[in-house]
Amino acid sequence: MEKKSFYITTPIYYPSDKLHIGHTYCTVATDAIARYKRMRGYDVMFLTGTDEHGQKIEEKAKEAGVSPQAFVDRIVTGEKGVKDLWKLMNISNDRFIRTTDDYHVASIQRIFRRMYEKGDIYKGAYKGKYCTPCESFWTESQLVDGKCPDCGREVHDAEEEAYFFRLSKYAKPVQELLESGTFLEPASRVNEMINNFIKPGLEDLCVSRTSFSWGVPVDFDPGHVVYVWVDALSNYITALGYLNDKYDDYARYWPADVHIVGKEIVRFHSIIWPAMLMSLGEPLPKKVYGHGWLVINGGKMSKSKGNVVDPYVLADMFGVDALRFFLLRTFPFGSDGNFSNELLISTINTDLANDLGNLVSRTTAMVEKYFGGKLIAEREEADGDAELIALTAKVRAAYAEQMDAFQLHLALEEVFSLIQRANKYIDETAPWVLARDESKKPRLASVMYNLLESLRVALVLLTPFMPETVGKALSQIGADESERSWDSTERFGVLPAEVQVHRGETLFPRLDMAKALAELEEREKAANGPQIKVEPVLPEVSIDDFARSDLRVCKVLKCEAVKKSKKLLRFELDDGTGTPRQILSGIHEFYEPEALVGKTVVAIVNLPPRKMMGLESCGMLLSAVREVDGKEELHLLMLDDSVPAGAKLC
RNA sequence: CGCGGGGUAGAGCAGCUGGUAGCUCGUCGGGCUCAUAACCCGGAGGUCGUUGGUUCGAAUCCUUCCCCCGCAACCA
Repeated sequence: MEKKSFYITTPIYYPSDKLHIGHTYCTVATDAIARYKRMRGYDVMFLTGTDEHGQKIEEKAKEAGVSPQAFVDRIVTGEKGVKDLWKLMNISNDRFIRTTDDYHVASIQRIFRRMYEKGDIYKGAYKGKYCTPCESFWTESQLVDGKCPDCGREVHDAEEEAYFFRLSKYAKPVQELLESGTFLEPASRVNEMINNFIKPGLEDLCVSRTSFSWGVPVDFDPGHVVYVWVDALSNYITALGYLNDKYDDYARYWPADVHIVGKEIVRFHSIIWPAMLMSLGEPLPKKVYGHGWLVINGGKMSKSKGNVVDPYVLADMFGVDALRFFLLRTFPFGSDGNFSNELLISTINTDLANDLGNLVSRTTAMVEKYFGGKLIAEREEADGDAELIALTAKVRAAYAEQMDAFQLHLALEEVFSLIQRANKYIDETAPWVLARDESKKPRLASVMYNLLESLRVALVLLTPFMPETVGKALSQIGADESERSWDSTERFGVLPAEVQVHRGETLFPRLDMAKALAELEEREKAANGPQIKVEPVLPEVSIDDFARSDLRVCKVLKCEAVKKSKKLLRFELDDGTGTPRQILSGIHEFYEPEALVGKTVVAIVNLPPRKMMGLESCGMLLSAVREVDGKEELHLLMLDDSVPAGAKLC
């Protein structure tokens, strides 16, 4: 029998900055669902990725002085980048799409063309407020006091040629889709969409831009790049091979079973995306699930507030599984949750250390102490047992129901009700009393076995959330591979009668709140400290290669800013030849020209002359450069003033 | 009147197809001693943001106002 497929996606994240705990939350949740579905026997495709085009990245790259591709490469594949983070968090995605991937770019051009040929994309004019110095378009609502939000200067009406998608044409079917049932969840988001966007009337959507170039070019109209919507949303199908040869899974996985998205992009996924698919004549995803946000002290997490939580620090300190668990156990998946370090620590202590970890520990300890680690086969059932066994079955069913509804926190609550009941069962049966009487050994064995079995079921249910640690715990209670499957939890009494336990390391050490908070603060400080990037050492060159560069000591005779240039300074230098040498150097952000006159500097003087801003630069001044926190730091090389002009460096 | 969410014990939340409030943490007291000073039982603590109303009866329905948060064409 062919397995039923299950296609689940996260949003593709925008790599203009390092990802934070919010992105981690979303991806971890999606991962837990994907792992659960795999456990249930589905043929799962789990996709995540990055949305790498757009003006903001183009600008950021420019600021950093690198190409947009180099910029996103660093954030996505670089050290502690997006891919590293998902590896660290043990994310089990089957595929990772980057919108800069060749196959995606090619698909987007075909998709764009297809919609154009159908008449759903047409050429029009994008009207807005334009700030000439910033070369930026703004909408009326983005303006601050009617001025450019970036520079505060006057803006004026302007328009640029652009392509539009006939979103308005699909308003009705989209509304019907939203109202028809379970397409968009939680249901509360449906009203928000209809009241906010459908009712006021859907306007056609601008889907191309000419004001920046970092994007997928419209192949039949040079100068235009595809604007975010078509590029980003389509990732869900291009990653399956839609209109490309890279993959061939479209028939197998599309339509998606669920797109997990943050609440702020629900609009795009529940309105624009279905409309696009309608235009393409493709099936619609079965569900869009808009999860809530992690907020801090009731407010949004943001760079400017300086309250962005770094998942690396938390995972390092508390462990990946503990962090995954905390995120999914504590916050209702559909609504916002208030994140705090105190809550994190207390959740780890209460649920993981005290309840779960300690239950594993006390159970295995007793089997070792009373039975030398291996249970005897004799049994003696008693009244209290049935309740625990019944609860195990009930929890398993309730868990499945909650997981299928993506109510991850409720599913975990079910599991912990079983763990708590098992702890209580120990108190009720008082094994340490039974152990004193040799004739009660069979009864004691029953108690231990029931504990191990409840624990086994609970652990299997926790596997999607904490794959690593749960594996260790299952080994401790003596469960082999076949006793860790979903199907194996259907029956109580799967472990061998003479099961062998292996008491091991403490799974979740209890944390001292005050100490942990202090250490966390320290680590956060360290992590946020200056990130100094050291340039890698270049490959070897010969002494002759080096000797071809003519480095000379020069005295600064004159130095002034170049008109109309932000960065350039014009130098007149005494290079010892008697003829002043003119060099332009882009260091105005670091030095004021007056401060440099009379200084002793070093220049390479045998470079070919080069024109900059209409002036000729004969050589280049040497500076010491490094990168701190992604920002360039520059020190012009200056020598002791006793060093004479014209001296050659060798 | 732009839209949406929320205001319930010290903290974080559930309850909201109406019947005098629950959960977790914390706190106080007790039990147990297998276990990661963990586990089990019990107590204290709330006029359910505010005003008026519907009803035999409202945290739960309608209304007034106040406060917090988010969204308002690319921050999960």
